[in-house]
Amino acid sequence: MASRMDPLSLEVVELIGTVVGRYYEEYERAAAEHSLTGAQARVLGLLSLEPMPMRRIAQKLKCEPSNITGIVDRLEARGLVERRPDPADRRVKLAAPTPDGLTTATHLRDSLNFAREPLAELSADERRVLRDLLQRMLGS
Amino acid sequence: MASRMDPLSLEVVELIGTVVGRYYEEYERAAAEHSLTGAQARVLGLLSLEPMPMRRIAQKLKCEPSNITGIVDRLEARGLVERRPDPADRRVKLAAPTPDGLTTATHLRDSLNFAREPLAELSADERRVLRDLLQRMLGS
DNA sequence: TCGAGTTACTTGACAATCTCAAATATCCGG
DNA sequence: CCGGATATTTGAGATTGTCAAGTAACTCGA
Repeated sequence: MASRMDPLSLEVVELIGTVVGRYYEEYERAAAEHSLTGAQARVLGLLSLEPMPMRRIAQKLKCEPSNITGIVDRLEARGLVERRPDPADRRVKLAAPTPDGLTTATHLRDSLNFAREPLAELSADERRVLRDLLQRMLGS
Repeated sequence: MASRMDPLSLEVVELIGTVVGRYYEEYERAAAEHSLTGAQARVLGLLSLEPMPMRRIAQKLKCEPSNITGIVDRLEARGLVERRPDPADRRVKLAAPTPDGLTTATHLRDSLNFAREPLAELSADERRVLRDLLQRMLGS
C-alpha cells in the first residue's frame, strides 16, 4: 500500500506529480501556440522523427487505431501530414509529415521551454546526477 | 531555442518526458480500476483533501468552470461527491466527497503504485538527492 | 492455387472532456 | 436600491477516446 511508503518516497512521488503537471501544462501551451491540440502535437512530433504506419502510432500512444484515424485526418486536412501507401503492404498507410509539418514540429520543439529555465538552476554536475537517478528509476 | 540546449539538458528533458508518460499511464490505470476517468479521479482526489467551491476546482485544474459542472455531476450521480450550499455566499456550491467518495479516494491513492517499485531501486541517500534536485528544479 | 484466418485501416455510434457564449441567481459598492 | 461583478449552469460544438463491424489485403497450409 502506498500509505506504507516511507515519508521520503512519498515526498518524491509528490514532487514528480508536480513535475508531471507542469510538463503537461507547458506541452499543451506550446501546442496551442501552433493551434494544435496536445494529441495532434504528440502525433506530429512522433512522425517528425520517423514516418510510420497508423497502427504503430496507436501502439506508441497506447490508444485504439481508430482513434488515430481521426487525429491524422485533422493533421492531413491542415496540410501537416500525409498518408502514403506502403510499397511492401497495401493494407498499410504510412503517415509522414509534409515539409510544412516538419517545420511546425521543429518550432513546436523549440517552443517547449519545459525544464529549460528549471534546469538552469542546476549545475552540470547536478544535472548529471539527476539524469543518472532518473535513468535508474526508469530502469535500464 | 531548445535546439541550443546542451545535450545533457536535452537528455534530462527526454527522461522527464518518459517519467510523465509513465505517470499518466499509471494514473489512468489506477482511476480505471475504480471505474473513474482520469479527470474524475483528479477532482475526487482534490476534494478528498478539502471541500471547495466549483470555481476553485477549475482554477486548480486550469480549466473552465463549466467543465467542472459536468465532472462533478457524474461524481455526484455515483454518490462519491455532493454539492453543499456555502453558508457565506448563496451563489457558491461547495463540492465535498461523501464517505463513500473518501474511501474511494483513499483506495485510489493506495493503488497508485507509480514510483513505488521504481524508487525501490534507489537507496535512501539517493532518494534524498533526487528530492532535493527536483525541489530546486521546481523552484521555491 | 484456393481458402481460412489474421492484420491494417476506416466507419459509425456513443461517452467524456473541454471551450465558449448566454442565462440565472446572488453579491457588493455607491 | 441599482448597476456591475461573480458563481454556477446550460447548450452548442470540437476533439479525443472506446468498441463493434466492415473492407481490403496479407499469410500459410492443404
